[in-house]
Amino acid sequence: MNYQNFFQNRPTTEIAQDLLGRVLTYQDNGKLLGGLIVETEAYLGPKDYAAHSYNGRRSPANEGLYCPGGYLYIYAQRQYFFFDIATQERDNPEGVLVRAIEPTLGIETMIKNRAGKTGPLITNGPAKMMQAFGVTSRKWDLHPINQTPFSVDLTSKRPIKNVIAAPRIGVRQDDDWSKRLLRFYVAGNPYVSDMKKTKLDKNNGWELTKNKI
DNA sequence: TAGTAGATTTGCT
DNA sequence: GCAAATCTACTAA
Repeated sequence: MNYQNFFQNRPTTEIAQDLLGRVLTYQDNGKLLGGLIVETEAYLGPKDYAAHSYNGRRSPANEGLYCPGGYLYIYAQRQYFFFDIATQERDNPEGVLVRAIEPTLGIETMIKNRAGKTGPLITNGPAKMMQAFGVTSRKWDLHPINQTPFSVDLTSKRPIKNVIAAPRIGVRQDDDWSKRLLRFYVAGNPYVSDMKKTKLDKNNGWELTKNKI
């Protein structure tokens, strides 16, 4: 399995769900930062009203979506950044947004990058995750992921008890597309954005297994 | 816990 | 100029 196979030849919604429970890492000056992906969103090209590529919109700002599967699409909004991975073949502008991870590597460094914030506040949102990694530019936009400090473990995956499909967050809520269930997350995991304390799962939503990743 | 307001950058119209 | 795939702080109950 390589990145191109993983991010092509199947529906983007399936890819988004398959990313849950995998490890996303970022190499920063010899330190390895990262964690388990717990929340993703799918954006489905020209017909998706909430996608940047809606109606075939194309510009230097969203060129990343038009790249082949496995390329990065880094988007800046206000002072924040988003981390997307393009899916499908070139010129088919679909992609997956990684919204949240459960930190497992380099936690101390990520806390520093987040100005001392701890627990779920480190990475329970797209911009927070990028801050925790220390990413403050679009430097890796349009690059294949294997040529960047980012990497996703495609060989193993932590079993999840329940995956929830829900409407996407932060998009206009005035049309049918905004209500479609294109956001996927690990049920009960505290690092999922906007997760309620009362709905937390004892084991963070992971299947109980002998071998921890 | 839910709801609201303000911050502040990028790129398109 | 304006809107945007957000975050934080503050308020009330």
